[in-house]
Amino acid sequence: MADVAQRATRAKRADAQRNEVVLLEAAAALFVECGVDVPVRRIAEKAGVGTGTIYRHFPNRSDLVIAVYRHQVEDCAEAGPRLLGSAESPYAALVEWVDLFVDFLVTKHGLASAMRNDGKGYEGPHAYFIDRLEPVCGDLLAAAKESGEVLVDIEAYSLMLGVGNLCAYSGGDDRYEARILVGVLIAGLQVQPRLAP
Amino acid sequence: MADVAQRATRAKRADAQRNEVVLLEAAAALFVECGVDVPVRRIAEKAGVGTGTIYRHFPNRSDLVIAVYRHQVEDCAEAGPRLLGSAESPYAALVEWVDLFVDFLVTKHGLASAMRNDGKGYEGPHAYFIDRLEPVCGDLLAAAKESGEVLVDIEAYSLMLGVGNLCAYSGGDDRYEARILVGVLIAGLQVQPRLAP
Amino acid sequence: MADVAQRATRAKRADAQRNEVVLLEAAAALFVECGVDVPVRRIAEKAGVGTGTIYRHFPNRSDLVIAVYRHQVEDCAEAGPRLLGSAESPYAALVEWVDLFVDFLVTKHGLASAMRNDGKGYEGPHAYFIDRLEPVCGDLLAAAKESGEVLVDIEAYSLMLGVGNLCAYSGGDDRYEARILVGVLIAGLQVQPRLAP
Amino acid sequence: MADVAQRATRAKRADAQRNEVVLLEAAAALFVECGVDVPVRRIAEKAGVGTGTIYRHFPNRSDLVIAVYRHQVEDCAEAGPRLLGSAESPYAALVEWVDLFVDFLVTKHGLASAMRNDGKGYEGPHAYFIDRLEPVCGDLLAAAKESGEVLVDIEAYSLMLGVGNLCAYSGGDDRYEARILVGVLIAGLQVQPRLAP
DNA sequence: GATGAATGAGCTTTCATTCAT
DNA sequence: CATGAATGAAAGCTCATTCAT
Repeated sequence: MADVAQRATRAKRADAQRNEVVLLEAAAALFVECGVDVPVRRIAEKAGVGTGTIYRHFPNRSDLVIAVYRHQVEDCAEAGPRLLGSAESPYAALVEWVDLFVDFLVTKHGLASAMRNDGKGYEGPHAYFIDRLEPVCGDLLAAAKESGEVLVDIEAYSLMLGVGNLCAYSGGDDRYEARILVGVLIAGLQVQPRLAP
Repeated sequence: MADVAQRATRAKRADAQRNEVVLLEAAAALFVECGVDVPVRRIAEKAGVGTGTIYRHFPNRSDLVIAVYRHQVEDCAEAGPRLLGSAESPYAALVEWVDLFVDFLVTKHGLASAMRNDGKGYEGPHAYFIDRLEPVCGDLLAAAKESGEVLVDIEAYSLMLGVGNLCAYSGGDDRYEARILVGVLIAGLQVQPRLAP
Repeated sequence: MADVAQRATRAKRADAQRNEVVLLEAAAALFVECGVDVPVRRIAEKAGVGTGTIYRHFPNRSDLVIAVYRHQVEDCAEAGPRLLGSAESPYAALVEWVDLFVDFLVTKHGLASAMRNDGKGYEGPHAYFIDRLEPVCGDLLAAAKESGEVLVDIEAYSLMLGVGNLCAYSGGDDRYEARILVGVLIAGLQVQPRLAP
Repeated sequence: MADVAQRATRAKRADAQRNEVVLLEAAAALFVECGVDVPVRRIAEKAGVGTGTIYRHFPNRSDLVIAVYRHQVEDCAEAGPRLLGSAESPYAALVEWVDLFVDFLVTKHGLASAMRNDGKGYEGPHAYFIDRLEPVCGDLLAAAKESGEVLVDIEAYSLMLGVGNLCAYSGGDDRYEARILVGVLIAGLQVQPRLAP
């Protein structure tokens, strides 16, 4: 009997989880297509569910946004220490990590545009991304500074947001070469900066 | 009587132009303070006019946004050729121009965020900025490449949007060092790029 | 096998009844705490069951509301005849019965607010309370009129609703002295009414 | 020219004021018919305007509710001192005032139901009514106590809410004799109260 | 030409009710 | 039978845009 109950529970959970996945994918797709401000109703339509279902899974709009990107951010965060161990130099590790970071930002789900603080509005996603990834990037950057490969004195926070900004909205614009720009930016870290600008 | 009519017309034109200026200044100020999404009504209030007046001058919200920045863009466009003539090298001219560009983007009126295409939304400002400034930046970049100071093969379009992106939303975030990042990016142009990323 | 089935049925019935009791108690508690408009889901949570279970037992919200108070109303109905037999006069019986009635209305479960017809909405509780209690109160009132203690010509229906109204919403308001007002009202029954108002 | 401008202004104001009146009447009618919880949209429909118009005139639902009753409450408040001067005794003035009060509550616009605090919800109307009318009723009651006509020690607050409660929801129910009940209640003020209840 | 009242589609969010599990 | 996920119709409220004055 306990078994039956458990099976029932499992069945429900499986169904609900499937729905959550469908929802997250629909949201992700629409975030890429229309930006994070896309109405909840459209997400619901795309996912083929009622709006209430979204609010059952995610109490707020912003909770949904966070959830959409959480997994990818997690992967990216875990890659940092691993690369620091395996790459031939700290700077090389940084380059590889940024490359991975850009992969997430550009090719997957338009994460980049969610990294910014929209003025007074969504503190949520921004805060989450930063909290999770800043230490990771900070460790890589510190190591590369210590090894003398990076000459510029810049905060991990700025670097990450910079990369994020460079990748923002690159989806629909074929003439904009986000990846090359990031390459140039990271290359610039090796150059002694001028005093002025 | 024709004279009187003309005088009236002239008077009105003067009045209307004054109104347009007031409006643009109010809008500019609010764009900085609250972002481009600030309600039309608040702009009208700040300008001391009715909302209808705004729509008489600018058929759309986006037309207003364009108009707000048009003047600044013009200044920036005119600076390009001048700097190419006066600076000690093409790359130096490029650096100075970008510095000026960043001045507009960052310190003045939050132009940066208006440079992007918001998905299906505002094509307007984006198109205008690019049309006007891409040739200017392109000339500077070509000269610097020819002089051998710039080793990276990058389009002016990408570079401009890159700088614009780096400066985006830098208003409310004290930890984000837009200007340093731009410096790093421009410095990176001098470095032979790696093949891979 | 029939025996087993019966036992199962019995067991389930016992279970279902237990569930119904739990539900009614949870609902009663929440009605007091938050008013009759408390969401069904919260009642379900408080009772530790699913919302579906509530709808199995009570097809409608209003059916639940009725059920919650049915028992108390029954007690109150049974007290009428008893008091008429035991009190020293019909008016004294009426006073005691109203006192008991107020007990239910005020101190127990906020019954009062369920006694009114909410416009087009809940006919349910209202109808039930009236059907059950009006005859009881009517008998007491008639007896007190006959004994000459009550001089006002008023219907039991009005008197009951009047008392109910005086007790309505008295829960959250410390300055509102429902019981005193009821005392004044019942005292007023003994006074020869003016013609006019 | 100033005259023209003024005339234009006046015209607008006249129009807007007319609309406000239409709105208030529609709201009043619906409050009576369906209670104060009637949706804003339905009020807008009844008034033949868009919902936005309501929010232009009244920033909140509760502001509308207050506005609907403000005028009537004002009339009622002003009647208090006048009656105290003209009636033959303080108690007679109280009776007349309560009669007037009931007129407003019952015959006009279902004010009564707006006098209660709906639990956590609308503090607004309740507070306004009380603030305005409690002193008025308090003066009448105090005078009647002093003249020895009223023997019950009751607060004006309770008395007003009691009368309000007795009149609540009396609209749709022909069997409920609110006015008689109020008469009984006020008569009861003259009777020495029993100790117990 | 200027005004700002009016409009109404659209937003996020809640909740009674249904129904697959 | 119990469950609670799903539903979707409202709800209050905002704001770009129109239009009578």
